[in-house]
Amino acid sequence: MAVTIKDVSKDAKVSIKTVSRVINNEANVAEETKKRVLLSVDKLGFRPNKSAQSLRSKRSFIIALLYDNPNKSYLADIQSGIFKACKLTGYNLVVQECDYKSPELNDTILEFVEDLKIDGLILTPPLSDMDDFLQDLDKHQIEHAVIAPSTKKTESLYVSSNDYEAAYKLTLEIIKHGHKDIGFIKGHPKHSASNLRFNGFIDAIKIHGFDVNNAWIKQGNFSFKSGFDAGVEIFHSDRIPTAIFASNDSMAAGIMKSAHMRGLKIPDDVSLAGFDDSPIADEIWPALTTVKQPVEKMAHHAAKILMAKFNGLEEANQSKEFKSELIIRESLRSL
Amino acid sequence: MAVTIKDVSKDAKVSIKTVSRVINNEANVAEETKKRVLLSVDKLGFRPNKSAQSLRSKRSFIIALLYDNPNKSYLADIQSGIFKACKLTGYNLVVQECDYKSPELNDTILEFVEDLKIDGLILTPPLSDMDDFLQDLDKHQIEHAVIAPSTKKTESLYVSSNDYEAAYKLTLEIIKHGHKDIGFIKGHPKHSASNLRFNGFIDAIKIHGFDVNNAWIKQGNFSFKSGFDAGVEIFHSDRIPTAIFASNDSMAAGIMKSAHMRGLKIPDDVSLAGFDDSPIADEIWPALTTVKQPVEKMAHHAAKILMAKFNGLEEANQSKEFKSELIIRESLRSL
DNA sequence: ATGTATTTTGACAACGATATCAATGGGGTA
DNA sequence: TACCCCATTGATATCGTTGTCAAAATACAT
Repeated sequence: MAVTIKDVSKDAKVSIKTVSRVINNEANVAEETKKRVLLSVDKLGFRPNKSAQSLRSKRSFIIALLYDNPNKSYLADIQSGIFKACKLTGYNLVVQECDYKSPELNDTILEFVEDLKIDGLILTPPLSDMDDFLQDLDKHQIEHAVIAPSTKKTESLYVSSNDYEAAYKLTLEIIKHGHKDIGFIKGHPKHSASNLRFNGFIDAIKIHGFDVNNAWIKQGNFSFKSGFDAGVEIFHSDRIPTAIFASNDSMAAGIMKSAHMRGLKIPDDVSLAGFDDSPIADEIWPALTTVKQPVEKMAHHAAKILMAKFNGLEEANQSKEFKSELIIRESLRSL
Repeated sequence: MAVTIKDVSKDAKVSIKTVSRVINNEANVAEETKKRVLLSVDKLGFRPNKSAQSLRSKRSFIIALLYDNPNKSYLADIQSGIFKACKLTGYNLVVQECDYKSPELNDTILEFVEDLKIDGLILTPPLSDMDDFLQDLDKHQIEHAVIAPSTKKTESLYVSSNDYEAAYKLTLEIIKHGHKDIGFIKGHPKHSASNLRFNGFIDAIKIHGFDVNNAWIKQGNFSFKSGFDAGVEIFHSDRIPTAIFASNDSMAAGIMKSAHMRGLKIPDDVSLAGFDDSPIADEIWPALTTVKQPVEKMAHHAAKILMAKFNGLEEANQSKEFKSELIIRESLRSL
């Protein structure tokens, strides 16, 4: 049988309540008693029964990751970052795929949280921007941290990256390489990053007084196929840009493929830039110029501050914006 | 406050125990009482408290996915398949990253299972082949299903794919295209699939009486980089093969890149085939000839039979081998 | 009508922790 | 010395289920 508090209390010759105090790090336990208890805990290999703790205290030491149909490598990175943070604190991680379009989303998640006594949630785009959902969480006092929200309306903890600034800088870099005719492929309309990246691009273009040719601005949705389709359209028009900036690497890869199929060479005929530094960026040829975001670190931080918050620790409320890094590779050439 | 069994029992004018019987679908409840109870459950919106259930009955309605450093898209597919199965049965899914080389692996997992009262585990390669770990699970009576084990020594539930057969067929297809000089890049030595795929390749080569040139057989580890390195070596030798079969798509992409950098054209100078039909297969150019495995379906099935098993359902013990599908794309040409 | 087997039901203990609140004891103050 | 205060400790109730076991109701055979 498993070791219980009772066993420990007998061994240490104290009441079970005192043992409970010690393992929960409560105040007002004499230093000596504490030592004695910890000794017994160690000696007997006691680990508290989580179900019992959960039943009585309504916390589970579980946090949940909510996501909807993300890029696979993005998800893996996020999850890994969160998991590592959990490992450090002894929390566990449950995952929940959602449909952000479902009218029952809110109810489903509320039930889920209530049933499992989930201590906190971590949301990824596009859930990060669903304001009514976030408000519902606030209303029900469900702790949560959001990854990459576009606005910071709610009280939510968050981590974000400087998408606007990075897109601005990357665009400047493209311009510095001598390009004036630049196309842009927008991301998924519901993802916060899409607008930030687009605005960064536009502002950099405008500050140089260049024209924005609307035929070269295409709506994508972050998928390879949407990039491919955009590429096909652009490359079939009478005049093609000298460079294209796609809001993420998958779409850039799509464009690259459409270029190859059209007999256009990258970067000789068209320069190309992506965003995210996903694995594919370095696995296609030529390798993509892109922006690297510390996704795993961001997720790690999100989990850390979330757990710090409901443990009443100092580090809580340390929402943070992470810096991205420009990565120049072969797909961008100087004119 | 939440609705409890007690509330339901009052409303339905039966004892608490009878309500418990109904919600657990136990035998020996009169049809009429059952109806009345269900009506009250519905009316009050009763959902059992999982912590209490778990405390008393030592099950959690949670299963766990164990993985170690897998390909990201593979992980996402597996996870998605499992999640969907969980959704159907009302189970929840927690994820656990492991280090298969860690000497504490067994203890860590046993503690994890015991603490959370995990009902069952799903293992992915290379954990699927760690016999002593599997035996430990058996010994502790921890239910589990393994994905893609190489041998079926233990009693474990499993799902697998016909890696050997698929590799054999793909090799035949390459041969049918007129190739005799064929290179092969092996996968991660600890992954079961590696040997199966290699054996399929070798046997198909031998049955045609072709030579195996050991200079063209390289050890990889399923990573892009290992494929790239293998490609560099092969393309720098005096004689290069007319086709290369890489045990997975990432490595094939690595080879493709090394070919491009060496000025070799695919498929004009070298034909190429991969395995897995991961997203990259269709996103690089030219697109990869490969083998598609129904990874998500496999994972779904694994989760399904696992849950069926500890619920004592008929469908349990339906371990299954899934068929893969040859996908011929541009990277393979006829000589 | 009686006795027996079977189905249906309920009272109460138990799971293993935390919460409440009162008891204990040592130190300081008047 | 008497009194109070506060830190420390413990007895007991409690969380919301399921398990045990016996009682009650019903069916069946004689």
